[in-house]
Amino acid sequence: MIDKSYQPTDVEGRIYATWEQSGAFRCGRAESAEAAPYCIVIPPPNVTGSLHMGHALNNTLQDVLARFERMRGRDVLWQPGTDHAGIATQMVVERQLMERQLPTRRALGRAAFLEKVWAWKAESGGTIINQLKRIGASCDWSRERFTMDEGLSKAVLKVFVELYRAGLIYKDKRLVNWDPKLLTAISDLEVQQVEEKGHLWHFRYPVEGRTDTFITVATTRPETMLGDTAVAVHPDDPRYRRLIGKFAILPLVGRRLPIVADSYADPEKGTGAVKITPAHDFNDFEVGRRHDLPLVSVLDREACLNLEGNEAFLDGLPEGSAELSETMQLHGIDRYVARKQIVARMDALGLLAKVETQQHVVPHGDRSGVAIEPYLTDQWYVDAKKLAVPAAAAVRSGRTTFVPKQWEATYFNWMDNIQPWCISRQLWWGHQIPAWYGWALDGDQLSIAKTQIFVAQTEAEALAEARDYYKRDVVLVASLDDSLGSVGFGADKLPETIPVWRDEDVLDTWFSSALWPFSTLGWPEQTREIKRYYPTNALVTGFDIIFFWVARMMMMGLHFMKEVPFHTVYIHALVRDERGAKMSKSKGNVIDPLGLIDEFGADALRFTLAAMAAQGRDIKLSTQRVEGYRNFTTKLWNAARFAEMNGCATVADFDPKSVKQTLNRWIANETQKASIEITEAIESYRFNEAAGAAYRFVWNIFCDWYLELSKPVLLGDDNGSKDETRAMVAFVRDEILKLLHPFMPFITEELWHVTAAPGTKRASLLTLARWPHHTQLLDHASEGEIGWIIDLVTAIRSVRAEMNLTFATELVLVLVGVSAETAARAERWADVVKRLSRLSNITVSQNPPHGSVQLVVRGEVVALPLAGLIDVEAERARLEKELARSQADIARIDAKLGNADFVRRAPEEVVEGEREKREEADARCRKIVEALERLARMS
RNA sequence: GGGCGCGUAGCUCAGCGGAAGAGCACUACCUUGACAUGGUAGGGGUCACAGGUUCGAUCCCUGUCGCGCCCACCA
Repeated sequence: MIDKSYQPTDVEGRIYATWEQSGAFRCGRAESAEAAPYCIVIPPPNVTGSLHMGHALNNTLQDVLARFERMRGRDVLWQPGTDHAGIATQMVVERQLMERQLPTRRALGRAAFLEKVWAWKAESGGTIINQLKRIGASCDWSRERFTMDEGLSKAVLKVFVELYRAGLIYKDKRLVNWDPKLLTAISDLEVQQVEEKGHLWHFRYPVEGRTDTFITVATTRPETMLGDTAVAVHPDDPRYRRLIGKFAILPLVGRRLPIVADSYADPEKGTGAVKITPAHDFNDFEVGRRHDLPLVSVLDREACLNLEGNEAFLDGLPEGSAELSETMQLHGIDRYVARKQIVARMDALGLLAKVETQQHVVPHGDRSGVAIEPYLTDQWYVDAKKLAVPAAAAVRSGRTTFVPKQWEATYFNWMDNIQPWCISRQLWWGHQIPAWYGWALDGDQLSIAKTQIFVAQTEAEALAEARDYYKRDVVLVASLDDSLGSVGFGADKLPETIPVWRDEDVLDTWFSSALWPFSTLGWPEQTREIKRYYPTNALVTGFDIIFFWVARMMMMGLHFMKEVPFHTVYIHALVRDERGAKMSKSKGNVIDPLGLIDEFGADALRFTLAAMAAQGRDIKLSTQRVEGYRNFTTKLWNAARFAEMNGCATVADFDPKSVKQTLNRWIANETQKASIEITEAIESYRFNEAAGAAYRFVWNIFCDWYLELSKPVLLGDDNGSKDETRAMVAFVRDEILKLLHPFMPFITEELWHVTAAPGTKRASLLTLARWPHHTQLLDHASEGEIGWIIDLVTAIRSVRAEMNLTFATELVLVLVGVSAETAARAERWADVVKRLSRLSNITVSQNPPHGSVQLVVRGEVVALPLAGLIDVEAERARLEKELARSQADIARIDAKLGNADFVRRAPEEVVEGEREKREEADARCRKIVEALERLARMS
């Protein structure tokens, strides 16, 4: 017996456990060994993460695909796992140390800290996985991977070493986005532009050798002026042409700044003269290169002024000037404090020409939230420009397709303008870079000015390389600093053992994520999975990580596997709150998917997300919507109960083509139409259309009409018809459970089992491999009959409602001068029509009884005698209104058909369609006119 | 500055070249033997605006006005 109501919380955990235990999520099961493979790799959530609405959407859609393909008999691998999320995880653990008042990361040291992180991961890393299970994700958990697993780490090292050897990874000293809070470099993508109110200060720089001549520059960053090494003007700017080649004197410091001509200087901006600080601005860096300007870095890692002992800064400065020595007092001062003080001094010196207030965008670190600092350091880079060429080409040629297509433009825009990818991070949690250093040989000596790099997959190989290089034994030391003590620089001979140390930095998290589609399959081993599942079929992800992740997987996949990592990239929307705001913790508008699951069930949430996942539009999620789809699960549940209560049990080897009754042929036809619609929609990633088609079919066709129309048979005593109908009800119910299973796996699986024939057990829907298939449509003719019933019943109900005739009032239906076929239909369906429209009797007559309401149903008239109940005038008005509507239809169609161009140029079937419509409308008009005439006679 | 997208019923959104749709909300009626988490019927829209293409435009093109997002940009 099916329970009176469906309780998701009771069912979901139990069902999920049986799925997992049965091994049905696993790829390569014996029964699908011969089947075509289908593979999706999960976008690995951060180990630190907990499930948010974005995950819920992302994984629902993947699960729809995975279950759909599995049910179609394919060998599905949905590859799960998590990402180590370098910065995020390190921050979480550091915060935890602080909260528990434990020693800080630095105090612990690298090894001990990493132990803490691993311990933390062991403890809470499973949270997100368990949450994914709650929404029903059918991943092959036996293959769960973590980006810092041994296998994946091996892949990372191999990729690094190979790219290094191919010259596609290199170390370079250039400006990076430096996060002065986290003390690490970050990539361009991790920088968020934040609009801020700021100031534009106009400073007057004296021109050398000319008293009272100044060149005025504008800056938003006075504190970096100490690192100025030039002033640039546009070569064609008449205001400054005569100053080109002269020198300005940097106030507070006394440095001579060449005034250079460079088209970077924009005469429209600021004063048209721009101070050049190559060590603190990306554009200035380029200008500096063009004019061979020195790089003077005046900030330290923590963005404090760094002046004392700063050789680059001090080089060439006038000694002993009072101004300079006062400036030196600023050493060690934070950038923002220094800014104020420098402005104050410039003002005091009368060199502050003007201050403007303005909005400008300032780059911030997306994790730390502080303004990043362009900072001159040695970092590792990937030559993305080279790797991007095949990656862009693969999409241009269609080997990988984006859905929706417009994202390809975004992808190309990025790929075609790609910058070197900074991959080193000054963190501890991550893949430590497999590079070892020693002092370079300079003849027979070690040079303190240069290091030699040994890149290898293992320490042993790196040390062997070093031994080879030095022709001496080497010893591993902890750091560059440690190496200094053990080397006697300047000694005649090389030391007996040469110190070598490993790069302390780790790789950007996205470096390992970029390998995910093949590293998870076992690469670099040539595993069975690599051969079978790569390239994967679909990648389902959000647009926010097209650059971070998708683009880089394309680059790495093509380079190392010589093949695209996936054929289709489905880009889904962002889930917003019901007012359209981005959900964020700080705004407090986050809807917790687990809360919705608790309240409405996982199926309701999944169905909502799928139903709203229209391509190219964000999802504004409201609880009401979820509630609506929860009601849909209830409807489904009750329909199944109805079937059970009426003895509708699945008949083995039932063939829907064999049914005799019109109603059953009709629903077979409708089922077929629905399954085609749903299948095609999922195949083309139109999840919302698939969900909508399923919803309409189940509710508006199956429940509203088929079950209602089948009641007289099921309750009647014609056993032959009854058996056929019972079998058909059970068949359609089963088809529905299959069609809905990708969207609502729990309730469908539960119903699938509880509706099994008594004493039998059914195999899980998951592995059934019996997705409703498309044979030819079964029967078009049945629509004529069932459609007529539906129209008739609807028309009668309409009249009832209009006339305020409650259900208690039984009416008589009179068929007025109808065809023999219609009369026979009415005869066949008398029970149903009586039941659904609450009639006591159906009769046939050539004329409607006195005081009838006359209705035109599919070109024929039926009447409801309502003597005494109807107002003749009102009835006339009603009919005239209907007549007017039909006449308007005819007029509109005639206008079209009367247009020679339309008839000549519109497609045949469209013209034909219009003619048919005109026929129908005309017939309808005639019937209404007749009805009006009769009404007139009767009154 | 470059690019993408969106303005359709009160709300949230489908549709996107051949007679305006759904869910929710609203109104009226209904404890009819699956379901009140329900049933039946209904009200509600010059499909942002202006041009153009077309036999025909909510749908295609151009422009305007609103709104959102991405990329670039600390003069």
